[in-house]
Amino acid sequence: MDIIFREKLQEKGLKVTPQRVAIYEAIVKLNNHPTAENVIDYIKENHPNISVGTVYNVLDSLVENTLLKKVKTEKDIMRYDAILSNHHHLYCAETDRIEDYVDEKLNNLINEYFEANKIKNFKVQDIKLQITGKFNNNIKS
Amino acid sequence: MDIIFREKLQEKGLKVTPQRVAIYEAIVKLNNHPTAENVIDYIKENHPNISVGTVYNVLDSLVENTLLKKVKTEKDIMRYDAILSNHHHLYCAETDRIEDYVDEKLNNLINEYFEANKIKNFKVQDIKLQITGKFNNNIKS
DNA sequence: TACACAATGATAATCATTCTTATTTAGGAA
DNA sequence: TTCCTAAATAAGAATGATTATCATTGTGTA
Ligand SMILES: [Mn+2]
Ligand SMILES: [Mn+2]
Ligand SMILES: [Zn+2]
Ligand SMILES: [Zn+2]
Repeated sequence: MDIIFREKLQEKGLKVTPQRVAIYEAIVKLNNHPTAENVIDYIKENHPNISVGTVYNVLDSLVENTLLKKVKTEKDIMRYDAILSNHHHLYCAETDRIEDYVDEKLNNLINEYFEANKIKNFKVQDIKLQITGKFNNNIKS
Repeated sequence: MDIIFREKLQEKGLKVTPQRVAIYEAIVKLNNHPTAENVIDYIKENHPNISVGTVYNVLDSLVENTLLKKVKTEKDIMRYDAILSNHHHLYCAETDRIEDYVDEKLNNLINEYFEANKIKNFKVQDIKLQITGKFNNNIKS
């Protein structure tokens, strides 16, 4: 499971620390784009002495090394995503609810489009759709 | 020019104040997705007594009334956009540079796609592409 | 096992944003 | 035009997510 994560840390030249492992596991387990605070709350049970600054530092360095991604919302709080495969987000500004939107056909459509229509003076690294609107239910699909 | 803006304020039931006009004009003139601080700095010259809280309040209420839009970036600072027509953004995370990306053909493609492929349990209000990458020059096109 | 340096914990500082409250003002009514 | 009142603003304090500082600890390596 997280043997892979440990290996990735080593590849990137980052030391394997219990904090890094715990934080990464928290993001994976929490699963719905948690905030730093969500991570801290979750980790505190098994890891009561973790420091707030450490959580922010670890999150930053994992993003920096592409082991996590940032997820931006309307709110003044950053959220994080352990799913690195190309996917998009459904977002409701009223409730700040986020759900993943995976659609390989759409990804292909967009990739083909930009293959045929290059953007001048810009090298694309990542294209992500922010789909804003309203959910019709309260149940996580 | 901003006669239209004054009319829009009235339509929405918002009073036409010098602050609101100045802030809106600043966003339009600054033109590249300014922050609240950019707006304050710009306005201070002609309007030295404007209050920081007022700028945030006005920006919020203009967004609320769809006279402006928020633009999210990797950074912990909100930016604002006076261009309401459907367009996307080229964004470089390293330099925090943003440029508009207008592409009607792409908009049609995406609209058609979601027309044919409805998202279950979600009513789409807005779809925006966040195109992350690197600019090849320093000149504003 | 020892060492060097990266990482962490504790805590203070930062700073974009929000809140509070007294004062001012836009705009409708008289 | 003048009055009135709710809405808006100015000033400054407070908030809270994030960042910085620095002494201590721990990982990976020799
Ligand atoms: Mn912030
Ligand atoms: Mn904040
Ligand atoms: Zn996601
Ligand atoms: Zn724009």
